[in-house]
Amino acid sequence: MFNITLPDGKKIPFDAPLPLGEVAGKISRDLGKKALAAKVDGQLRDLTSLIDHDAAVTFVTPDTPEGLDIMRHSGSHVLAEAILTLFPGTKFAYGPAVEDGFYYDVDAPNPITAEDLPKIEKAMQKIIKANRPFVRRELSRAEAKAKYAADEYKLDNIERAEGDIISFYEQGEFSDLCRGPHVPSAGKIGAVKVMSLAGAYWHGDATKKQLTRIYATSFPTQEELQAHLTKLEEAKRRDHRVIGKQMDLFSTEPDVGPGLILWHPNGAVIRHEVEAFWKEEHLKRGYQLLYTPHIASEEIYKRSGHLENYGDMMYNSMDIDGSPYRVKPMNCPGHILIYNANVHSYRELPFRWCELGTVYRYEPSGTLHGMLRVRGFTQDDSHIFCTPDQVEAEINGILDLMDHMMRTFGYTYKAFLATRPAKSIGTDAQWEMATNALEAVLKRRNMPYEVDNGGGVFYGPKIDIKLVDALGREWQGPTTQLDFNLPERFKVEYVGKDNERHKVVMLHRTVLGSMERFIGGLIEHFAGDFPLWLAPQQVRVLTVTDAAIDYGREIMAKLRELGLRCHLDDRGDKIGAKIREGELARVPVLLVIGEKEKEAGEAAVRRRLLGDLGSRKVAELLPELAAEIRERRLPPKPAGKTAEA
RNA sequence: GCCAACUUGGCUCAGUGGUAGAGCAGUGCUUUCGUAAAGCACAGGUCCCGGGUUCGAAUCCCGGAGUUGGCUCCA
Repeated sequence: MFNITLPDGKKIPFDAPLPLGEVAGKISRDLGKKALAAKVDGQLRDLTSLIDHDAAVTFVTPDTPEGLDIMRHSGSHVLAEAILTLFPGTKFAYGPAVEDGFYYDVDAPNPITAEDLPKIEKAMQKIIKANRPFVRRELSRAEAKAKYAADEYKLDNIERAEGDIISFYEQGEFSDLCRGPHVPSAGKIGAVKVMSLAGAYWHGDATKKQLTRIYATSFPTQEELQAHLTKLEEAKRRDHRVIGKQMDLFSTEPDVGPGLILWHPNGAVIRHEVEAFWKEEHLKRGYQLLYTPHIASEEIYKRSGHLENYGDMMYNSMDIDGSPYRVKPMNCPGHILIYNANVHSYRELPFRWCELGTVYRYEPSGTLHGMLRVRGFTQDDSHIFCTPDQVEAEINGILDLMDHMMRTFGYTYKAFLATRPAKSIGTDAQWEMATNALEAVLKRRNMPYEVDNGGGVFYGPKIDIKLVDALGREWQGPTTQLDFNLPERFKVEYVGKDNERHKVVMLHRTVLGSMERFIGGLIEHFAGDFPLWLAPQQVRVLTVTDAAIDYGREIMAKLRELGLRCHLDDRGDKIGAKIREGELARVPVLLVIGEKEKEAGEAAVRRRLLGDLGSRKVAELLPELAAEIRERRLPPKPAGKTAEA
């Protein structure tokens, strides 16, 4: 007889030993919800292990992140068993739970193809339905090695396992090396879906054998699984490559080269508006604009250390009058040389210098992705040169600017403070000063942040911002880094009060990242339904009959007067067809005009996401639209349900 | 870069060895219509590129390019 004490003090009595299923069943009944595993002294354990404990425990249920992980990891064992039934002789390398699901890396004697996935899913469902218990078995290291002498992956896993006892989990015939814990039985896994397959290397090492990775996911209920699949569909619908084609925003052309973006007029005008906003905000905040050349002598990259450390990312050198030149992979050296063109006093600092600087980097072909990962891109780069006691104020200013711009685009965000990595340059005092300055600003602003220990760059700590878009997805966003390296290498100095030369503190930062990646992300964030100020075509005037064409031209003239991007659709099509085309083109404002409106000096307003809003006096409507653009207001309705979350 | 799949008209796609198709878009004509597709006609293709097998290749084989999904990578 033993007791399990629940956190509320309630005791559940058991007669040990009991079959696991009964333990789980009893706990679940007493708890009123499904128990998957238990936490004893903060350690995750199988429910079976409780049999040896008379302790206060908390139960892990599938509505917690831990519970989901345990459920999904157990799912990977079921996936493995299903694969083994269908493909005897398959070896299993590694099968963890990951965000949104789980996978198993397998080495199958015959290739598994996409057509096999539904079969695997069916087999999994059968195993789950059979609801056999997961049973933990323990072997000594030597016994384990003997058992798996013919399986190089298991041997490797045993080699890597800690301690002398190696645990296995069995469900029926199938047994797999595993640390656990697991759900009590396969029936607790819920609704499963086999998603996809892909190649992956054993331990991510490209010199090792390529394995087949099968992705699957599971949710406690069919409804939750369905909601997840719906969200994936929604993400697919928003894919910037698809919308980019629909709206004729950009393209890549094989004859130009992979990863090189051609901005079509509709995409270019969005970029123009974003850049204009960016410049306006920078100039307001005391930044100054720079321009630097797209090629430079190799000397500058030798000096910066980039050629040595990141030469693989740079394009080959070209010979100009006998000297090697390179295409610019980053903007910093140019900005530093502008600084060093003169001797500067502490009285002049800080300098806030910025450039929409286009750079080219050799990204491996397999990593290119639409506008989000490209080989030529324009960074919204800035370098701030300041004294140590100006650092906090400058960081604060950067965060102000970042916050304002992200709000304007309707993003929420999370902050991460990345501290000193194992391999780094600079003194302890430098790192302490810099890290403290970053942290102090985050605290002063009451900005919630997480510490990414050791996540800084070798030359200094940084604050990374992750954007959360309308679908709740996270994107790499603004970043602010301190740099101890380049000021040393380039002797970037100012003359202090003491008439001595001191090294400047140099801050690198971007707010948008690159125009390509940011606008690619914006397309998905808004699902193509841009705010009025960004929409390629802002207003389309649709005539019901030819009798309204003259009136349409009058409205067009007034719209142009206000600087709106507009178009008159005066073709002989029916009004329904014109509206359909306007909606498909995602034009935010459609003005329908016929004889009625012409008489009254009105226009029937139809707004994207809101529909038909009825007739308005043109004289009132147009200034309102102009104001909406001037204030850079977000779309009338959030682009996604979770936008406010 | 690695593994796999894919590449047919501007777009989305059908076509598995017998000489290329649909819908949408485009052009012309007709229609003048009230909130998501009017009708008719016309035009449009080196079937990604190169090589091979075959009497014959969009289709089969080899090589290359590009794209996609992953892996690795993203200062």
